[in-house]
Amino acid sequence: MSFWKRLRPSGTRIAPSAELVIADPEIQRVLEELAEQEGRSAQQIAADLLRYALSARYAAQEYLRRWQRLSRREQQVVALLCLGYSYREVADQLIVSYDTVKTHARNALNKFELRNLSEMRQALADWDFSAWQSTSTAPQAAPKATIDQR
Amino acid sequence: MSFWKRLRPSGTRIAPSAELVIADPEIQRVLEELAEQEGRSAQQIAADLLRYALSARYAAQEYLRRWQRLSRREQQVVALLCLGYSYREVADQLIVSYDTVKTHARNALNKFELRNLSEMRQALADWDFSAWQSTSTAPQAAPKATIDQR
DNA sequence: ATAAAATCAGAACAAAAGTTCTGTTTATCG
DNA sequence: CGATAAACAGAACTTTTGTTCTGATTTTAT
Repeated sequence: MSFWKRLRPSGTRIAPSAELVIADPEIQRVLEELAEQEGRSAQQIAADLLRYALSARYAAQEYLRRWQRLSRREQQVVALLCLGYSYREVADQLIVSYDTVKTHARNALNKFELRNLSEMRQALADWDFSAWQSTSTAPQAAPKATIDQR
Repeated sequence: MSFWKRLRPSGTRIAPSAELVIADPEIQRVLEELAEQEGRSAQQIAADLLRYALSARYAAQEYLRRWQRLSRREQQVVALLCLGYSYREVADQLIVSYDTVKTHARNALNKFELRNLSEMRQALADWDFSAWQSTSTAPQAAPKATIDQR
């Protein structure tokens, strides 16, 4: 995978300074249970999960860069759409016309290089846009990527 | 989070048998780099990533249960839809009518308790349905949940 | 063996999303 | 100060999805 290579440019090898120990007892316990259920070692499971999380994190990075290039209005529209609202509902919330929302969405999709809302919602599936929801009081913790309202 | 509680029912405390060490040098190196970039310890980052992956894994479980209750045809339709195909394209691939695909999709959505395609694609965003793609030769590795064709 | 339930299939119509335009207004840069 | 680009707004039209039906054909359980 190019992912690994990308994070380690050519000769900049870094010698692991120490053994990587997962000290959190909560995580340790959950992993032990999974290990028992699956008949694999906790180490093996942890490695798989870390690989998954790292690749998810990497995948999110490119979209994060593109997100920065959206205009304020486009970000707002994208956030609400990713929260599950329809064009009509977004239009009502932002007090602009239905067609305008679609224009912003289209421009945002172009900047993301995505083809439709479904793709976008899929790509940004675990970004936390709750801070963009006018009704929400306090933003919740984000699992992968939190998108600030700046 | 109820996630942690759910995985450890009441008194079934399991004493961690040994220290949980991440031995994979590849992962170790990437984590070290991230640690340097972010100014946090690799241990801390690994713990965060593991928490993320575990909660994603847990979230996938309920949908996995519901997936089992879909009929073969429904699974096939869902898989192709999640691969990004439209109703029309799925109909062409499965050689059934466009309307029939929509019926199967509707029934599947009901069983998933989801409201529309976008929600479904979002919910199953990192399931690997490549094995369902007739054109694919060999299934690829799945990051979170692999859905076999059985 | 047969009643009930699930699956598979589709029609008709309504709603939402997608596409391609055309304009204004606001920043930005030389 | 213009010129140019970006942002914002929307109309008209096409395609895709969503909803609500109806009705065959299996399975499944009693």
